[in-house]
Amino acid sequence: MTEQILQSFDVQGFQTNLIDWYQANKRDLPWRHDQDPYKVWVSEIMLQQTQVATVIPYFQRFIAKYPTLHDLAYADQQDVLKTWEGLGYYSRARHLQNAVREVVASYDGEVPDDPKALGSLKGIGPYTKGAILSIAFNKPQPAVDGNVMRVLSRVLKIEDDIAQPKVKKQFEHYADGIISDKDPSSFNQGIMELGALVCTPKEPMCLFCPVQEYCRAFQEGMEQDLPVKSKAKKQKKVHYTVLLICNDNDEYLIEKRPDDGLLANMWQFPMVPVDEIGKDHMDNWFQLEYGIDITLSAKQGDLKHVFSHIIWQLEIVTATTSRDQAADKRLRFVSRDMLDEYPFPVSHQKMMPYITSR
DNA sequence: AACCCGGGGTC
DNA sequence: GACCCAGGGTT
Repeated sequence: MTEQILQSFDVQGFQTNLIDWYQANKRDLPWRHDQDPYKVWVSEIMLQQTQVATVIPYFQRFIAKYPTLHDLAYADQQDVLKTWEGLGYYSRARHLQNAVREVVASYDGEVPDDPKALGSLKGIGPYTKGAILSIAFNKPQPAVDGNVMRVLSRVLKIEDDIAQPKVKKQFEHYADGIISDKDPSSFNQGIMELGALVCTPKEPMCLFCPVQEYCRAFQEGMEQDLPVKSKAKKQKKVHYTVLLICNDNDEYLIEKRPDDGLLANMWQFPMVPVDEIGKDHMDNWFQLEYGIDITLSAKQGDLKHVFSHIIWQLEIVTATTSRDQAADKRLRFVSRDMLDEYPFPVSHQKMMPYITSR
């Protein structure tokens, strides 16, 4: 069945038009200045689920701080998370450093160009594997991301739901069938660039498309109806009271989150799950959980933070304590100035305006 | 295959 | 506020 789809498709013509268009129109992006496999790798991890415009400043700061694979391997994880702060999906940073250390330990510091070895590294899935192999090593491996699925669903008129895992595998098969052997790097980057600049989700600019003549969706006037994609389900709401607890030294209590799950190893102000606790017992519950006596002060406001699967409804409350030490290693009293040294998720960066000197 | 992981943008 | 974008890991 898949053979049918590529039958009578002019692979040669498509490749030529796409690659020529890419060479003439590619954006000057920081990770395109050389083919250093390490930099290609970092950029592809950052670009997962993240827009190019968002990634650019992060990539530049990251490479300035960790210019080589070894610099990253020997860095402190907290510093790496701090550099990643605000970019989201922090497991990407932890997996990347884990994988880089593996490359130093097992591959003499050289990024492997073998698909099996590369794909076994933490954080490198089918897409990133193909992207690194094609862009850094010029190997004809498919790299199918959302852009590529959108372009191919239109060009080849594929009406399957791209949200399904098995459908993504089908696209990898098609991509494998049409990728250029001569210039796989430009082909893969070209098809993604096309998806980003021309074959956009809404209102694609078909009149400027270099492969319009090969596009089956365009021929049938249905480019706006593809790809087919089922919708994600709604997020659950969770209520917390966030405590901004200040001691006599004008230090605030922060805690390091667990080393797995949501926002792993990031820091935050203590959060009380009010739905379970109830507001009345908050100070009691806090003493039990944290071993610290507090006096609740005043409500400062409400914040909402939206994740892909959760919505945090946050009530910000100030409190005081006479303590300046905590028994738990994940708890710390920190001065205002020192807060900047810790990696906080964006949700808790929103608290900073409520941090004031006494 | 279903679910868990952030953050940003547009309208 | 509703909607859209988008890979990898784990179970």
